[in-house]
Amino acid sequence: MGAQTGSVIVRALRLLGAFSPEQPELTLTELARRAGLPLTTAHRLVSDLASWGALERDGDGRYRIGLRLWETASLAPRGLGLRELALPFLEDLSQVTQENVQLAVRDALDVVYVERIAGRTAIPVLTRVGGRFPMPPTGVGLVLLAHAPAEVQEEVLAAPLARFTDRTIVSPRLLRQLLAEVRRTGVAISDRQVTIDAVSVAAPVYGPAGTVVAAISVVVHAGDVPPTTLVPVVRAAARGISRTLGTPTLRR
Amino acid sequence: MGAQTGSVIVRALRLLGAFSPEQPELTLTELARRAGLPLTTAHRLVSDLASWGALERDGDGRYRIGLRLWETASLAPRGLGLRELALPFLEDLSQVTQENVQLAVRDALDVVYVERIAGRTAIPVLTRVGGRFPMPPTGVGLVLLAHAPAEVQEEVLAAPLARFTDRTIVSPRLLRQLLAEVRRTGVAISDRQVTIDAVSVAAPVYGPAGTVVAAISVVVHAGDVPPTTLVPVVRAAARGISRTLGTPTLRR
DNA sequence: GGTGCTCTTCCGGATACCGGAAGTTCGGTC
DNA sequence: GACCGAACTTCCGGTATCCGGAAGAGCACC
Repeated sequence: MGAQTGSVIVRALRLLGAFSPEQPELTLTELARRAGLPLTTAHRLVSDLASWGALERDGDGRYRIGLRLWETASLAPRGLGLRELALPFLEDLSQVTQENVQLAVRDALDVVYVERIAGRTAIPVLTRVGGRFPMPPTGVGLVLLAHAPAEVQEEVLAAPLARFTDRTIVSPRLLRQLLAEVRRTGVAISDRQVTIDAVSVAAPVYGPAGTVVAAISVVVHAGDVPPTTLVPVVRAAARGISRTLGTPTLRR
Repeated sequence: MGAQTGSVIVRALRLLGAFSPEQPELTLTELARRAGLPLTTAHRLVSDLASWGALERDGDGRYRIGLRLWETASLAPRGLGLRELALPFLEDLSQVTQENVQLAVRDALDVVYVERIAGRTAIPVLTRVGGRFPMPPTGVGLVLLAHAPAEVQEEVLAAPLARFTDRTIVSPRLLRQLLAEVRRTGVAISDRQVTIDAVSVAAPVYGPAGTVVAAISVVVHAGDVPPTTLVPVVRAAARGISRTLGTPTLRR
């Protein structure tokens, strides 16, 4: 009944996973339904989670993610840790371009946005810090996919590619070519593939092991400036972050 | 043996709590020791946590907080949620003053910093996003303590007050007076109580229920400007955030 | 090839987890 | 103000599943 019962821990984590940006506060009943658990079971697990501070209880009895969990999770090297190191470079990039700047990492088959700085005059974008998005159509996603393990690439290429605009690349063959070009040139340009008015220019960030661990991008209004003019500054910022992370080949 | 056992979930959460800013990556053995669990037990629980993405495994076998947990925790209303709403006001404050700006909430008997913007010319401060600090000596802490439930205040006043500088208030009687003044004036000024060269000016942020849910502060070098000149701008920013949160008395 | 360390697998035993049933609280309705 | 339904909380016997010692695998260093 409900969902296949995992171990207690997995069940508890499913409860945490029941929260979403649209519904950051849930009642016990909603929580139980979303996690596919009997109400009584959910009640017991939720009590445990709340006693530690992973969940908090609102005045009107609803539950929400607790500060303690946020605090602990802020130690994630690929989350806040990465953000802290990259922030100065991102801010410089934001100052120089006056556009939206983004920092993202790959998790499974998605892009996860770690930081986003909204430019003064910049166009609104769909992304949210902590949010997910498919890799293929985004600038940062192209960079991350191009440098992902072969099996990840194959899995993405095997599935149907979601279409967002009439310029979204949906042909696996074209995407494969594009990825090869991204590897060759060291930058990715997504031209109106997500929304019809946005172009993004992205570059890879390297970690201490010399592998690509993140990507940054600048998102501009289509037609404002030739995207290629942004390549040097994006690349420079990415190199700066890589150096701060301790990339071996950049050290000196 | 080790620590009092507790339920499985609490044990698993203790494993997450074993990470610290100084040690964001731990081996299985370190994790087990810190959480006070037998190695075998830790091994099993950690596997469950990792399978969901709450923990990730490094190349060399160490564990760290996983991106999935960070992503989920970013839904905490008192964490990233609050930060997102407050950020524009904090940035304005930072632009105007060119000093360090901080946003914090109370958790149990501590201040937890939710955001910190470093000013261009500002002095370095001890705080870190996601970090904890005792309430009494800090500006934000004074605000939060002054508006905390009576039992929280009593608990803080009953314990010995930690001394940081020779201006740190360690007398419960003086602190009590100061808290009353904070409630009366609506702002708190911590004058060289944390470090000998820093003064902070703080104001309360109100939530939808009309209670104090957070505090913001500006930290300046002692002697640079009279702290009182900063009061209006800090208060204005705090009111702006309160309004965005939907404080009833400010609505219009 | 011995020694010490960390990590992983195995498995019998009992503990603490499970979840239906019943009780409580709360708010809305006639 | 009594009734009703929904959401939450407590209770408790049966047993699934969690526990953790023991043993073994992998690795680095002497």
